[in-house]
Amino acid sequence: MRTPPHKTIERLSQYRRALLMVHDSDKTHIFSHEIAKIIHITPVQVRRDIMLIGYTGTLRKGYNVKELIDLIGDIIDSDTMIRVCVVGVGNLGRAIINYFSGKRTKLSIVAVFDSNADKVGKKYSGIPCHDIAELDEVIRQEDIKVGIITVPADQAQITADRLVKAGINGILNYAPKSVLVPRDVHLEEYDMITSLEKVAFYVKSD
Amino acid sequence: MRTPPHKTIERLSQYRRALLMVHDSDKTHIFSHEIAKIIHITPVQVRRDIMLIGYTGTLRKGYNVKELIDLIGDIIDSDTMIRVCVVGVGNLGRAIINYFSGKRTKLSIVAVFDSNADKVGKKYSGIPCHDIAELDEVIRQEDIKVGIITVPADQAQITADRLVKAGINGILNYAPKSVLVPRDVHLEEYDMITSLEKVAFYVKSD
DNA sequence: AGTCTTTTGTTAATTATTTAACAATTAAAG
DNA sequence: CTTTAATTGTTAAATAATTAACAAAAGACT
Repeated sequence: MRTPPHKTIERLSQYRRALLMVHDSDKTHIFSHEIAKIIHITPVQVRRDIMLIGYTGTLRKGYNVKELIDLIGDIIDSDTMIRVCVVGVGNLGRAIINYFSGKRTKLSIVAVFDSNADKVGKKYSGIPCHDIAELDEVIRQEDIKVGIITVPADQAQITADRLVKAGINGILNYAPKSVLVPRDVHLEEYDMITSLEKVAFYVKSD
Repeated sequence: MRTPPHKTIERLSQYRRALLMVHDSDKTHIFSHEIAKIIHITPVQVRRDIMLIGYTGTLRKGYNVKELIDLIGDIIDSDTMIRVCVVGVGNLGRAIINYFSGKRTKLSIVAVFDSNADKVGKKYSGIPCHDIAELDEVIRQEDIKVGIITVPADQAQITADRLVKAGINGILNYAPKSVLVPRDVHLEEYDMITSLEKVAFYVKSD
């Protein structure tokens, strides 16, 4: 199968989130229009995405929830566990640590870092906090492949540099400042202010 | 001018963030390829976006930073202040409150809500925390138009319902569960796990 | 058994977004 | 003063993503 378009990858993750929820109820099957409603997209889009990953549902019964969850896992999850660290144990860092813990079987936050001596040595949601000075060492020892940056803006670039130097392959940057990384490191950035400004824009132009 | 495409709106916000930073230094002008590098896009895209909003730079000198900042403001900002509230004063809520305070001239977080009695009555970054029971009343009194949801997943929908009922026009939902709102309420949702799964996906397929 | 309705799967059409191409122009260099 | 290099603005082309259209099948209803 050709690897699906970027947008489809994104939606697969959303589909799974939704499916995991309905799976907790007693529903075994779900229609494309039901998934669509949850994600706020059209049923056609759902069917098209599902077609792209080579799954077929049952006419007039819809898609088997468990099967679809598993297939999405086969596509977007790694075979092996991907080990992740969070740099910066401020409010946002803690929110992420908390939120993720145990949520996915193939992703695991195994270390967090901070420069604040009061935080070093403590555990956050069971994950040990190291001094940022040990970043390189811990990342190698723990075989960490992805780093999440939640430090203040003025430390974003230096943090990214350190992560790259330590051999990380992917970075998710939440600091309100873009960072530069080599082309072989996958970078994802998110700025909350952009989202809020977008909402504000579309609200005002009503 | 026709309103710019969605993606352009998003990038305008990013351009401004970048421009505000270079404006703090002594640079008065900036080239399209300089902006492009910061945002990780191509110079052509930058020029095209700037063309769409009707601004013109100077050949071989680039764009006037201050003028461009102002023009982007004219387009994406509201004429009047847009008043915003945050529902849920957990780690994520506090991260947002902290991060936003005073960052933009036309957006202001004026109230936060929580159900925890220990938090009600306190101030967070100078913003008073109200009991969630007073949500409707405060939103009307304070003329709040946008709500940010940072409550746990199981309270996301009921929070959205309350916000809608109180007359809000836009919602930014950070709870890890989609909510349903009437079509006239602009909804933006963001789930951190989708971003992390995307990074993991592109990391593994290297 | 036959008809109607619903729902999937898929191809084709449409729309949105990005990238390429390049003329025009300005500053710098020689 | 002439040439070269750099940079914008814009139209055209290419690519990506979404939506429409509809045949096929399966269950529901009579």
